[in-house]
Amino acid sequence: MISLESTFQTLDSEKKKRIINSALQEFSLNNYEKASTNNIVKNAGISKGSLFQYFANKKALYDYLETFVIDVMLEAIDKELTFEEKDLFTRIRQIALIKMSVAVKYPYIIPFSKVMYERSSREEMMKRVETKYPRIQERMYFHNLDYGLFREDIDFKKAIQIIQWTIERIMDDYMKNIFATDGTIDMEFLRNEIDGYLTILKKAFYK
Amino acid sequence: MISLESTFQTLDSEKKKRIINSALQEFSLNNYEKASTNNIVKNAGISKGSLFQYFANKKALYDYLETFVIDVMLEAIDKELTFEEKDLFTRIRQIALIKMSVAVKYPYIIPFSKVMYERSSREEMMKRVETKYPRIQERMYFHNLDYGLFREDIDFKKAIQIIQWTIERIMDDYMKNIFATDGTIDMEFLRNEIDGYLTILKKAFYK
Amino acid sequence: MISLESTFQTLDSEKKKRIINSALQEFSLNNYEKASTNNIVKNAGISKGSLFQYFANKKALYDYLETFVIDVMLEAIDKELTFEEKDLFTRIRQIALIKMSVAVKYPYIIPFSKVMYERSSREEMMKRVETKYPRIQERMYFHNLDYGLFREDIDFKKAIQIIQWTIERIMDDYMKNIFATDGTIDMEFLRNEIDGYLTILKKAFYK
Amino acid sequence: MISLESTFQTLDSEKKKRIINSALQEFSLNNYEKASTNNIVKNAGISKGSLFQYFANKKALYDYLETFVIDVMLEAIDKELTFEEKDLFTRIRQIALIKMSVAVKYPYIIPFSKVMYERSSREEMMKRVETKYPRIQERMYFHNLDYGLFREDIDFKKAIQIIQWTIERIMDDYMKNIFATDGTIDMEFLRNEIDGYLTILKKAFYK
DNA sequence: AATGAATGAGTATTCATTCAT
DNA sequence: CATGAATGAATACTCATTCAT
Repeated sequence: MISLESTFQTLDSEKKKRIINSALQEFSLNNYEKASTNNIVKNAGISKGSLFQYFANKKALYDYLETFVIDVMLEAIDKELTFEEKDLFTRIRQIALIKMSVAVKYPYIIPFSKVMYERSSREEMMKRVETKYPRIQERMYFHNLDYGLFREDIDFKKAIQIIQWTIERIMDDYMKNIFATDGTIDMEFLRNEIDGYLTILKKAFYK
Repeated sequence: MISLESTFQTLDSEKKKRIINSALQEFSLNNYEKASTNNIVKNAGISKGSLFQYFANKKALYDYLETFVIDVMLEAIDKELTFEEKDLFTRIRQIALIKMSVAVKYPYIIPFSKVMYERSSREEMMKRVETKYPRIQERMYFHNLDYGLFREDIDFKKAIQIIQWTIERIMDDYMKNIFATDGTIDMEFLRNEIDGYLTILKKAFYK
Repeated sequence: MISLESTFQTLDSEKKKRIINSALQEFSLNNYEKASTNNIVKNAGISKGSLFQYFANKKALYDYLETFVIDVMLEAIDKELTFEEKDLFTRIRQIALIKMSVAVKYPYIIPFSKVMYERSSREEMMKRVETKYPRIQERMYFHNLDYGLFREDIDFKKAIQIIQWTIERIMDDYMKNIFATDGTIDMEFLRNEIDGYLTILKKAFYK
Repeated sequence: MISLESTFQTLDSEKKKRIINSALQEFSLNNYEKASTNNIVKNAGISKGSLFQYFANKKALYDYLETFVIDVMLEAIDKELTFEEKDLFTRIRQIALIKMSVAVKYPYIIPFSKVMYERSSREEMMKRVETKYPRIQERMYFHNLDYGLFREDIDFKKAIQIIQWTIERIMDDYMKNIFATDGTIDMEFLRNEIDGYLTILKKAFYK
């Protein structure tokens, strides 16, 4: 297998998961420079030397996580999203819940994503995503969706922005809360929270 | 009230300003852990020992800045906000523009605020604000406002959240862009951007 | 005699040569502590584990090289030196040129020798040489030589030292220069350089 | 006092000497890359942080030592050398003994000099010396010396080389021996050793 | 009150050596 | 016999904080 992280990829999946989660956590709680590789190896239960055999240096580890997070998120969306719903709100709800289901396996994937979008610009990340998953944005937010349901007196591009920003904010705040209390993700609660806001926005933006 | 930073408060105001600006800058460009007290004293033109005589430690300096930033912001709002507008959208627009006008005077106050809201949770910060400026949130977003203009089928508390989140997001993204390109704040542009979204939300939420 | 590096000696000679050359180069370009076993196995095209199966540790590999280098040098001298010259200066000149001809074949043997003489003391190395090649020093510098040609008022043991030190210094400086410029050995030039100094010393020390 | 090593220069001289000797020793016994700043601070009895407050990094410390060694040596020569002796052998003997007397205060200054001449080329070092101490080489080896004492059939430039190389070799070998046995410098013995060889060379090269 | 030298635990990274496969 | 992943002590260097002056 040809890969820049070959030694890492040959590890058994449980160990890989431990390392990924430990690193996601450290890079989420601290910023890049302050994130401690010492903490990462300690929490992952591996030796100092091993980490640097898997990844040439801290930057290479961070870069791997960026790619990993994009892949894991978009592959989940690709696989689980039906693209059959014609209603934007249902579509956005589905996407949000798929993201949260990934977060159950990799709890720090959501806060890490935030950090990642802070470091690189959002535009830069979008480019990376589009290169690997062509037209994914368009497929997610436009393919087979009926925008005729929107009120004609409303700029629906701005409306979509508002809907997305609202969902992102709900999830960010929820995840921040989760880690503050060290609780587990309550999908039931989150679904209700999301539905509460989507109901309002649907009433407001649809005819 | 006897301040914990008494020695600092007795300094002549020019020196205080130098120290505050130097620290705001350092904590904005780098995050808390990475911010260097060496850089702060160098840019402020004071000695290492002095800084630690004014503030017990890095954390105390940072905490002082948090309080300072909240005070400067809320005092500007208190002074400049008329509380006579009955329309929520106009009120929120006014608040946003007051914040931006402060940012014109203290450019690093906005990026610092972001860092500050990342570190503590938003709820925690709200509590601090309320303790010092009682009922300020209520006065800003409820006092003398006519909520009868809202559609009856819409939960107006959630609606307010959506409006606030939208404005915050616009401002955050704009400021991130400003400091990435090192440009100056274009109030005209920002006002248009804000108005564009407020127009939609007003149409959507009002009868 | 049963070698401590038995496993290594059973290797086919081409592989042995690859390993020796890789190690000579690494130990010449970097000094002992800084020399990287990683580089050695990479350039030799063998695995990490293999090297430590052939040699107990880095030190054992280095010690083997010392012995190897002494053997290659002295066997060349044994084979090519006639011992028929009665004149010390001619003898010393012959020895120097034989050493340089070996260096043409194994370029890293000369810089390695220098490193080797820096680490152990010259006396220590002499002892090792004498143990394996008994009386070689005496044969090289006394056997069948006519010391009656020396002026009587001169301590000829000290005189020999001066001659040897001079030749060594010429060769050391020349090789340092060669590897600094990555040029090839110019035997013609070297021979002239050596002859220039030997001429003076001969005039000075002989009757 | 304006100096790149200002903090270091303000130290009391005993502490400076401890640090210099510790560093000279470490850089002499190990090569640059392997020389351990940990060992240097341990042997000097200072803290890790202090060393890096005195010198920006390992390289700056090493560079300081180079300059220091040149200065200390040449200033001793400048001060103690009479330049009145017309005899080259006496002159060279004086210089060697001055160097050794400096070595009594800074024992590792001689082996450090060797390392230093290995790293930079001899030509490069000569240029540095000449820039700071103009015509020092010429003054040491030519000013007020009577080369008419040399035999006319001998190239006296080569002769001087031989004399210098001989003295250097005696001193190098002696210092290597000293540090191997951790003894103190026996000036009496050294003087005899040097005189033994100078006597021969004088007989050999003079009319 | 003001200074800045001293401290030492902390940082990322390297590398000879081991050992299970 | 051959492999190369795992180890952890060692490396140079940083930096918030202390404290004698």
